[in-house]
Amino acid sequence: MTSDRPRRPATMEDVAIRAGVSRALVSIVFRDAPGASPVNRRRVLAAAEELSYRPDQRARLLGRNRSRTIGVVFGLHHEFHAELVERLYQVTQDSGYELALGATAPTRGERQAVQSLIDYRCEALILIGPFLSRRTIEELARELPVVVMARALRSRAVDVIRTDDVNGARLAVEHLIGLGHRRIAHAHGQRAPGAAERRNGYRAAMRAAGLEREILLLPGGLTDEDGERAARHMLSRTSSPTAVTAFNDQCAAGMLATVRKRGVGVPENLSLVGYDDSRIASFATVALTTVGQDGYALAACALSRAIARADSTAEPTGEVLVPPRLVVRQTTARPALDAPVRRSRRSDPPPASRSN
Amino acid sequence: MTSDRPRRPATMEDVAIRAGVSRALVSIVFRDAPGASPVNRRRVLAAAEELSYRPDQRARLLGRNRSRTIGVVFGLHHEFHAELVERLYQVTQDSGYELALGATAPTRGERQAVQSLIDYRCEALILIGPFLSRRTIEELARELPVVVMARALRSRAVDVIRTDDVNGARLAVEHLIGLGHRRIAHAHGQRAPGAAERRNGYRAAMRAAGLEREILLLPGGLTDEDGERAARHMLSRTSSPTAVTAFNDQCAAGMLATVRKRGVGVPENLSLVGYDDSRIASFATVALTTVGQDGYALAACALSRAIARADSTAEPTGEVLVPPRLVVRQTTARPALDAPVRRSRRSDPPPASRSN
DNA sequence: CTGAAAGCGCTAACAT
DNA sequence: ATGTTAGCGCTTTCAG
Repeated sequence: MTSDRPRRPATMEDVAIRAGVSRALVSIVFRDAPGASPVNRRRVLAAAEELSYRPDQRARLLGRNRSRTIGVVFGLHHEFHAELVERLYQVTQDSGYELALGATAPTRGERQAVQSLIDYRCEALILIGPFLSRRTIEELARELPVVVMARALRSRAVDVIRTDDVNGARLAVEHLIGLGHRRIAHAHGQRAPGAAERRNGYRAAMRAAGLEREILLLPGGLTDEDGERAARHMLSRTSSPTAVTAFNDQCAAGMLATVRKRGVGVPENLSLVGYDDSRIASFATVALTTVGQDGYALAACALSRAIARADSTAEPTGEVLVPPRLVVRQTTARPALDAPVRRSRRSDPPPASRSN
Repeated sequence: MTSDRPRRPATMEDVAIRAGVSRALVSIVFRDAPGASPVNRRRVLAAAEELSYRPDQRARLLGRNRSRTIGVVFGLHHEFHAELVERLYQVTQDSGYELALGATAPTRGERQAVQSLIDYRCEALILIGPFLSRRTIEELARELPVVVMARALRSRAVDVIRTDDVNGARLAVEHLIGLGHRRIAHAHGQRAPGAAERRNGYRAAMRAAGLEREILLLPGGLTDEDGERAARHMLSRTSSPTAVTAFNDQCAAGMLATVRKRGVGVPENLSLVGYDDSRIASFATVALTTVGQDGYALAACALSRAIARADSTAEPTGEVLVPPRLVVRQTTARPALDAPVRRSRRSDPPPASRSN
């Protein structure tokens, strides 16, 4: 029969009785606080084991009047958010803190997620790529420490941890220049978080290489449809670029599919660089050269800031920029032979000669 | 100064004092239990508002000695899990229950997720596509009600809610037959959850249409690489099928990219059906015809089972199958003219004539 | 090193 | 209709 189920979970008292000690002693053992003889410690642990006792978190948190819980607000459908959440779990491991997840989705707003987390009295909030207005975030920050990830936000009230997107875009451009490209366009992300930085990085890198006259901004976006549009826009021009850096992988994938369908070989006739190193980029049929973010570093930073501020009355330290890295796959190559002649200007010239 | 931050959250007592009533009264109002005059009710609400009071969930749960929380274990990186979680949030809305999320990832096992949820004393567990062994799940089910979603599991100890994959596969096949295809292959999912059912559905549908001799199983899998392989396998055969149903969208997308790269037009020369209606299927550059699962129905079912069993000592009702639906996009069409002549056998013939 | 006792912020009888 | 009084399961002093 299944009727052995509703047996109420063992309590600390049960364990104490079984071990023949006081409740306080059990508590001490489970917090592994000092003040319990090795013998008793073992005795307690054994009793707990037999009863398969597990301390009740709610009661714990209530009792010590600190929740030691960090709330994390993330977008359920964002691949990269998932990655960050995973990393956050990792770095939270032995921090003495717990993570509480508040998911966001088209049908579930950020405020809702935030509210439920606050109702559980988490001590700090990590907001991943929030769409909340700066004002709302600052209001929130007056109630509890707030750490914003993956979104630029100029505010002294919160910590901001994000990838150095200006540099990420630069990496992409420099990689292409290193291969010998000069006509390099950027399919930008409009008003998406990070888009402005990546656009600026692109421009800066082009200028730094003396290619300001080649700067070409294509209207892109976050989705593959946006990439499609950008590709059509590009192909309709009289002179196409030989390489494109896209706002993100999705957009790049859209471009990839579109140009290939029209007979433009990638990377033979066009080099393409994405951004994010998301799953789609590593698909064998896509194999996108892209710019990856260091999820682990971002998570470690964010958590340590959150904890620091929960533990003390520390103030926000401002913005932390984590460096991106270039992931070279198979959508970038040297430009076709009929590309404009390279002026010897770059300091790191492309490989001298290769029989392929 | 930010020093107005660490102000401890208002407690029920604070509200009571401010409203000039007893704590119990406040409690009554906030549980909206009967037994408070409209006047006092308003007074309390007003006081709470001014103090921006929010009841402490932990204390609430502890006090009523029921957590009214349902734990949900899901894979952070699974698109479809995210969809289900979102739907679960929706249907939980006014159920009087809360959801607690336990995420799973390569670096965070299911047992870990389950354990943390249990430590919060949630009253039931919804496991989305768990990889836990049947034995482990049954053990778990002796501690608290367990509902398994999106995985077949023959067990009287748990509720199982999943899509009727046999029928889903059948839908795909019948769609293709309706278009006039006869040489229909299936790129199967090996040992993945659901793969056996979809394979069987494919076989059954083929047999039912008198096409048992055309049954062709291609070795596929869950990833686009698997799809690539399946496509290569297919193209290397002397006579290729005119249509393929794939285990999932990923696999279908892999096939799509591969065959197109080799000059096979989709849907002109080959029709392709995916499974899951995941995001990739709706991309404009993919536009995959696919079989969709009814996330909302699955979620509603799962939640109601979980609550029913948490509320009473109800026993598991066994398996609930939710019907899938066909989503027709642009990777399926009538077979090329050189396809084998259709025998007039199907009851629903393809559209009589179309000038295209 | 151990045990008694007072909370933590709430719920839920039970009186009034 | 309102207030009183125990808990819920744990933490944390503070005496023994």
